[in-house]
Amino acid sequence: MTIDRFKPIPLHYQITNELRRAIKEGHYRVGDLFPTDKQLMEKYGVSSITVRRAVAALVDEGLLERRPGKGTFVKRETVEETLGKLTGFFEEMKARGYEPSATIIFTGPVEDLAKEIQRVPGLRVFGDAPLYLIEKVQKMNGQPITYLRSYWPFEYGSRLAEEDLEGRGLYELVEEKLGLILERAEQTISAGRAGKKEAGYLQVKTGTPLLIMERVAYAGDRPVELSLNAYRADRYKYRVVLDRNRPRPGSGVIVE
Amino acid sequence: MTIDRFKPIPLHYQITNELRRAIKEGHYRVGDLFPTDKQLMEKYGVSSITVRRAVAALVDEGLLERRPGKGTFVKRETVEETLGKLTGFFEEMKARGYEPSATIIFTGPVEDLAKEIQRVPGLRVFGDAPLYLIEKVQKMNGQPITYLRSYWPFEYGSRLAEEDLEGRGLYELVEEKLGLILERAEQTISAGRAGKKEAGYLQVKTGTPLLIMERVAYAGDRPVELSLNAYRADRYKYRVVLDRNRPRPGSGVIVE
DNA sequence: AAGTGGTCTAGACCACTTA
DNA sequence: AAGTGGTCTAGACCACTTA
Repeated sequence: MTIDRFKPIPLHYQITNELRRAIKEGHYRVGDLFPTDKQLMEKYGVSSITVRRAVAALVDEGLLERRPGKGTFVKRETVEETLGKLTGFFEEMKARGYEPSATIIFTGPVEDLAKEIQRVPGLRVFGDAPLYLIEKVQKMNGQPITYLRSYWPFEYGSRLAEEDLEGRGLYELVEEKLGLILERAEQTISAGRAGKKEAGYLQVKTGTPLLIMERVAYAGDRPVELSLNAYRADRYKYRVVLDRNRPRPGSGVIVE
Repeated sequence: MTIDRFKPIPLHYQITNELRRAIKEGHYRVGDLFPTDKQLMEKYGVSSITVRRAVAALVDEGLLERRPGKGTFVKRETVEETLGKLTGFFEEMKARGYEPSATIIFTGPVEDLAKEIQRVPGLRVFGDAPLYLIEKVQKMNGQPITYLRSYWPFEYGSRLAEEDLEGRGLYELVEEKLGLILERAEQTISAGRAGKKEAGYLQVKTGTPLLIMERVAYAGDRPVELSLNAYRADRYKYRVVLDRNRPRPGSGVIVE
């Protein structure tokens, strides 16, 4: 459970993971003084540079903050930081202090896979495995924000459908009930207009411009969800920060 | 010019900047073996850990790549990396191997600032300084992709307007002619539909959905450009990668 | 066998903060 | 004066690559 000097995993890396776990489990409160470098050196029996490296990784992730002369502190993650990470709609709304909810429209297996792939070419990432569709409208303080079509491998999707999808976020349930950890996602942002169906769900006029996001979420290297989100563009925008030297994940894509 | 042990700037930081400059100036070719850690230790008269730290920063920026047992190499930046950074349309298209061009629609001072701010509230970042507008259509291989309205403080804008804005990118010209370095930008992505004017410039029907980006670019802490881009959503999408642990700059924004 | 980058130690000195 | 994190040294051992 703790640090093993004979594992072929670098000590600084083992310590980073150990400390991250402790923070996430709530062993330290936000704003608390974190153990000093010296205490960590003694606790793990390693040198100062190894501790520094382990702690630096968590500073980078936004979990800790160092103040020279004062100490290391557990940081309150800013809304910015929370949202730059891979999060679901429910987490995102809660982080902003809004009340998320959802209305289920449909849950069930995808009957005609070939036809569905024609409409949503991105579904190819799943190969020819059977799929399960969860379709819902997500709301903020009772106002519809986005119409979501979320495709999962059949087993995952059908198990999710048994849960409280109107009161809880998909991604929370995935972790809690399926034990999957979504590590990474790729997201494409585009624009479209509301058809009759979308217009009804989102309470806008037909033809209203919508912000369209297609997201593929991965657990390890395996794709586990493809979702299509249609956001009301009058209520939701997407923000990106760009840096001259540091490569960032956002970029335009030419549609061939 | 080189490293100064008596400056209050950390050695690793001085070395990082020195090496970055050398790479950018083309002292090493892509794929070339970069000096080994040992050579750098001797050259700068510092210890291994200081060299490692300096080199690690450039690995992080995507300029170098380390292969244990082999050496450090100058990396060809991938299209992904180039585009995650703050780049203009011309650089972006060139990085993808397309031929960018532009048609100027209008250049001139903003006459009625108060009125313009009412239409584009983002312009408030400039306070009440006089502004200059550059309006153009940007093309890829001759095809219109985006209609751009780019606002600059008067002096910068008027100087840019004297340059070859149809054959070169704004951001290149800014660096070359104005000596400004754009370090950071904040960008908001939304959806809209083509009015008569946009429809004409982009050769689409009125009402076609467009991807709308509003960007504020900064040199140091000073905002120097606010641009409004309307992209043809059938030809251009925006892509973002999200990570579970690492905060990334992309995030949704609720419109109040 | 010699060279590479990756990890790690045990310590030093520094500026800064707190008491 | 004692404690904090930030920087840096001089070296060791490791796995891996190349010859």
